[in-house]
Amino acid sequence: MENLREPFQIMVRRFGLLAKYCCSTGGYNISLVQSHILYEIERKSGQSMQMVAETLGIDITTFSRQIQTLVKMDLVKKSPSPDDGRVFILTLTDEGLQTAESIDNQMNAFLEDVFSRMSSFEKDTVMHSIDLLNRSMAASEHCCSPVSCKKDQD
Amino acid sequence: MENLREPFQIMVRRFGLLAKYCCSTGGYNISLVQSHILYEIERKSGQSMQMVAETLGIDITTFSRQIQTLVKMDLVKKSPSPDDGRVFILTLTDEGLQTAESIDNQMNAFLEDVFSRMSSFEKDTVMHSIDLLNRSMAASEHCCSPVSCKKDQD
DNA sequence: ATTATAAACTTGCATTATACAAATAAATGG
DNA sequence: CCATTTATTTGTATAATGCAAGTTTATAAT
Repeated sequence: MENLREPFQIMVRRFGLLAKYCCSTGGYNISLVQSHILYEIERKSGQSMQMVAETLGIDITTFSRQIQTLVKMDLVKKSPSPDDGRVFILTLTDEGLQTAESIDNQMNAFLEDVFSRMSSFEKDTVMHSIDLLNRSMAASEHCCSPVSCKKDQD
Repeated sequence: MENLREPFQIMVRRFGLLAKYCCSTGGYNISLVQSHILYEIERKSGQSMQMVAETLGIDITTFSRQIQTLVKMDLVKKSPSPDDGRVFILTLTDEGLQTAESIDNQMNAFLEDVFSRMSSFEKDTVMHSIDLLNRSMAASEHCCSPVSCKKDQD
């Protein structure tokens, strides 16, 4: 079997370290998982607890407590769903949005710096490749999550 | 600022979920960080504690304890360096190597499955892109690690 | 040599994260 | 209306984290 993993592993590691670094920058102090939660809520507002937890592969009980913390920090708002009395809908507060956007900006600034070392053709190739990968990963059965494989690409 | 982050974030998340899943498969039960440690020791055997911890962005005290655990599990061997009485050299035991390889195989099998959904031209393009990214990330100053930026590509 | 400083690693300790089991509460299906 | 399922929370035990302070060895300065 070919060793495809290595370059991925290194890249993912670098990206992860950057994300970790970005969390503890600029006044706020957020853990990496918390930033992942903020990111996902920003990306798609109004999801239920379950949905976000599952998307991120976080155990629902751990997630419940993480959300409690984020609500106390006034970064996340948790409102009962009008449709179903059991579910809670997650959105970002203004401060949460600000925090998420600030992290986003740092990540994007880093990526711009990375891409500034490439020709615009190379950049296009890379972005296209990431896109290709995401599509193929979404299509793969033993894709990712412990819940076997959520094929949502939304 | 352009939103470059999103596709990366999604891809990195998928890869992370897969890695997590691979850890708790096949009899052994390894945490995600432990598998990262095994991976890095396998990738480059004979590094010092400091080196591995720094590469992975793990606090050295946490790392020290993780290694203690892995030594107890008989997956990692920790030997005093002949050159410097302060440092310890990390290698994998046979069982550690087996475990690391098993995880590696699963990861590679997954990647093969992902790539099987592409033409061989697309696959080449993607692998080339990851390589490009890694080079550019390594060249970027505010690259990753808390220790600012280790530019080792080895 | 001797002392001071630094580097590699470990331990103490307090905090936080994790996940299983069990609980609550609301929905849905006979 | 009762049984079952679903969404979320809480109890509890374990593991992970990271700062401060410690030990030991190396290196530099006198």
